[in-house]
Amino acid sequence: MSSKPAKPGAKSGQQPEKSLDLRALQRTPGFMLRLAQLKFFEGFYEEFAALGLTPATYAIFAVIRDNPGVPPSSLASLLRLRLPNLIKILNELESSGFIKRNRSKADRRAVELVLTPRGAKLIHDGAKLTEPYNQKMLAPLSEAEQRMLIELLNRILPL
Amino acid sequence: MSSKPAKPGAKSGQQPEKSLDLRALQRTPGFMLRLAQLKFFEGFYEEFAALGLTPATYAIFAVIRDNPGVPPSSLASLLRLRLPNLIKILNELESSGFIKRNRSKADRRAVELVLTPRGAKLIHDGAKLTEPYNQKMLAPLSEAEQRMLIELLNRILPL
DNA sequence: AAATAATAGTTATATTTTATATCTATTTTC
DNA sequence: GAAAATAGATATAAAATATAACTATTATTT
Repeated sequence: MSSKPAKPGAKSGQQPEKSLDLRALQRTPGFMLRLAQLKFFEGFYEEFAALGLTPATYAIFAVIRDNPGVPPSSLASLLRLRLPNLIKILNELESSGFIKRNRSKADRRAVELVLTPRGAKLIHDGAKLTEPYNQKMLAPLSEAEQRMLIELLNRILPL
Repeated sequence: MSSKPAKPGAKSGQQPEKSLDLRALQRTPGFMLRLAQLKFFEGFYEEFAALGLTPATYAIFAVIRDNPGVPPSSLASLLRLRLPNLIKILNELESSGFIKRNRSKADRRAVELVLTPRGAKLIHDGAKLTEPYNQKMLAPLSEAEQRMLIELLNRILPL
């Protein structure tokens, strides 16, 4: 919804620092991963701002969509969030009518999370923005390279 | 390459995340990048705890080492830190005797950052841990794949 | 050359994010 | 059936990050 400001350079924009020797950091995967993540998150906020989705809520919706009834504790450990912090988000999502908490019949301590129709529509709309967004973030890479990147990331992660 | 996670709704909660369908997130680069970054940072803190280095201070030391006289503003924009937050770190590093601030002769507003001998030794010691640390983090990848990952990250970043 | 604006660095503070400690209700173990 | 354990939730603390405002110097305007 926002147009691009035409003037570069004045603020802390992304003007590459040309004259510095950054080769050490460029060969440091942890540093490059951090920069990449920042880039993706900033881009995400721009792209999904209209829907009100954040990286966290997008992931939450996607997991509940594909795993209806998933409990908060699983969701938290999967997304690497502390349970209390996730609970806060779930409270907002429920009071906004996007998700519903059902008490498990089998174990009444447990909660089963499901999407409401409204939540299902939101993640469905969000999913339509996903392809162009990823394409934009990964623009410098060919299709094969994009698949390669994803595969390499999956290989180093214990998911 | 695409194996198939079984099914969503297994009730008996003995394996937290294993029975979940996470394919959507696994194909989401932004999410995988976040997980990867968390993994690298956690591993970093373990590996470099003895030296007292954090990912941020490691990067700061490396840049000053390779670019003596670099000003705080360049450092901040490069590391994607806000200047006031960087200043706080620089204050600690200087009062601990790892760096020194020199006023520029040409422009006396400007500060030129340099390592003290003690700072140089610290990053030198840190650099010796870097290879084994990266190797551990990237263990599931071959040498060629590790180089490929770094190259792909560099290509998508405007550094 | 004096006034004005702009820049680099810094300090102080607010906001946001993330982690810890505690509580209730249930279930499990002994 | 008492004690321990579990799932979720609330309250709060700590840490990370962002904004506002100040000083000193340099650049620009007139």
